[in-house]
Amino acid sequence: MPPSSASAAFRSTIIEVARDAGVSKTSVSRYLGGERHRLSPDMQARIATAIQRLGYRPNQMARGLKGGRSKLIGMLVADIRNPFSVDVLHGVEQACRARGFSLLVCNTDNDPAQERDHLALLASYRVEGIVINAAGRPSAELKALAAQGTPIVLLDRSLGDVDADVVGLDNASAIDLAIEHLVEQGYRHMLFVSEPPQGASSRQLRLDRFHQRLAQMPELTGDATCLPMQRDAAELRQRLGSFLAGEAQAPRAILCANGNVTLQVALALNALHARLGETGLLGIDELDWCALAGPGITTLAQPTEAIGRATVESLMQRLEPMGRQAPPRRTEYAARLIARGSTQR
Amino acid sequence: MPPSSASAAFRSTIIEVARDAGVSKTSVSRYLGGERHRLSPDMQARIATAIQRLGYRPNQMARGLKGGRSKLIGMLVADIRNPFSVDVLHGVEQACRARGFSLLVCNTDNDPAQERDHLALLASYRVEGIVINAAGRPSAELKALAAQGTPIVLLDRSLGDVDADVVGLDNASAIDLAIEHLVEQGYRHMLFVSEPPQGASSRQLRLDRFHQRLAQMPELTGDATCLPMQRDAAELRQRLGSFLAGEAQAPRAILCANGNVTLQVALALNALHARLGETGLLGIDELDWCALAGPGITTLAQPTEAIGRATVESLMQRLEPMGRQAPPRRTEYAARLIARGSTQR
DNA sequence: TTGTATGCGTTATCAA
DNA sequence: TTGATAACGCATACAA
Repeated sequence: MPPSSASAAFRSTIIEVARDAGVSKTSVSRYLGGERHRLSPDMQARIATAIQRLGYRPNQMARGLKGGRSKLIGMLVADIRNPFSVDVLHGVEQACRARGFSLLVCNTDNDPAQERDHLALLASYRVEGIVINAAGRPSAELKALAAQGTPIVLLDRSLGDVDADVVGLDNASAIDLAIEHLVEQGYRHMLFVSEPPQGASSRQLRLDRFHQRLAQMPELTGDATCLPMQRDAAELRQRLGSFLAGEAQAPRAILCANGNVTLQVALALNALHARLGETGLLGIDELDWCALAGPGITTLAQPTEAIGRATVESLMQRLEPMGRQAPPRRTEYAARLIARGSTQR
Repeated sequence: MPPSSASAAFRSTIIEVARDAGVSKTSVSRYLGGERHRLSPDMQARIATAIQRLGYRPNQMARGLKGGRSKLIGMLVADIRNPFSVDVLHGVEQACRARGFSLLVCNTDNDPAQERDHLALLASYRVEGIVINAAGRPSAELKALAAQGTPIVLLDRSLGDVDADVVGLDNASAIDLAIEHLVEQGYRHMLFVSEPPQGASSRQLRLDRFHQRLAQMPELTGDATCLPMQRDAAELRQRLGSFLAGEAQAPRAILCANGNVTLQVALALNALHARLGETGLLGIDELDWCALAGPGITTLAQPTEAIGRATVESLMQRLEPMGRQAPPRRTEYAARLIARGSTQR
């Protein structure tokens, strides 16, 4: 009879199973460790029954303590409320599961302090590898982890000083694709809106590339602006208002650096009663409501699940003894254009 | 010098710190366990230096194994891609942090099999409590956990057979509020759209209440339909099409059981070229793009962060020896109406 | 104020 | 085919 009458959390141990089955704990351990073929059928049956009866679950703490293989992967997400992050997280989780690993997810809210704490937590649980969507500059904890040899894969954002694989979007090509589409559709005056880079390499890369391309194309004029979103939208609205009211004659378009920006810009344009299409709008990151806003918002979709899977792929290679020393590798994916009414004049 | 030359993940232990500092491991243990006041300043300094130098981190596995207090809370989320879930998760995480607990998040994708696996995982890590946004019927694992005395709090969805606190929306009142608003706005013929309840109590409660209210109000006519979303939208579009084309003369409105439904319905209405407002639309769950779709979509917002915090509150009480035996408690929050153009005729 | 010894639940190394 | 026993890293009762 199971100890269901216990009022405090109580769980049976391998010893109790052994006693209940009338065998040694070594045998029970073997049974659990995939060495059943070395046990007599009779013993197997007795152990199975005992495990069932006691509702026994091996204690991972003890397991991890002994062997060192925790079968755990840690993941740090900069912003769990960002749909892009969640989609990638989903891919990472699936891939981990498929490889027999469990994923410990930590949200850092783009806060370096939380990032440090969570990193310490993951380290203390002896995760075998870490996927990190970094917030800001690399912390001492991260460097220590890397120095100790814990495999690390950087997601979306690379980190100076840290020698690790990076998986993410081909940011330069994405910007090229966006500008190319906008030009094709006849827009000639562009505003790039981003959140402040603050060490997020993908943001910086997109911003840089925008400036670079603009300089290369004399037929275009444009500007870029970096504003913290989330805040009161007044500043953004004002900035967009002056862009729309500017003296330039050319058709105008706004390029949003990520999904969060796209949302805020769309809200601001809505408040300004701008007509999408007449004012071009293209956002990086596909969002599930993009078809709903006005004539639909044109986006550059990232292959989120693929990115997630590739991340785990990289990590798994580093887990192998041979993959350990390989030089850092970048894996970049192309964005896919989803054209909608917001870039249709 | 730190062992940064090690190629494999290597971490120092308390023994190495003790040796390096020239003290016993007990002293190091005390230093870490918040008993520094009992150590001589000199020894404190030596230990601190050694810890620093070796980059030492206590092994939580060993700690958990010894004391039993893992300082870990586990959370099962039925659908990590649902914004409502993520918002609540965010609240739960904050509250846990504030109490000195870390949160282990597991996504179950509404799949009972994954739920079982993750539950087993959490149990094996000896989490001190579990927050669960259940997928389907209670599994044997969950019952076992509950029977063993692990405090459990149910989020949004209650579970037959499981004696646990439940925190969530006051579903009946929410439906009442929705219907009341629609009636006030002049709508008389209503369609309630939901995903199949399949054991999700909140879905069932909303559906039941809708039927009940409709029966009480002779001036109203209406119907309810349960469809799996995510699928191809054809079925939903067809269902909505026939609702819109029905012979009833009265103004029509659609009531969506949750955010996911709202999205799919909005997409379908868009495809059908229905004009929002003329066709009323009200959705449970506030979404960040609701202001953007046509004239804006009216919603019933759930106090997500409050729900998250209350959940942890309940859990913490159960963690106390005295709170252990208290009878199960329900905590229900009222929804807040956010009126927009979609319910403006 | 400091140190020694024991045990947490498991796996691995022996020996039988 | 099976079992006794020694670690794993830490906290704690006990001793000094």
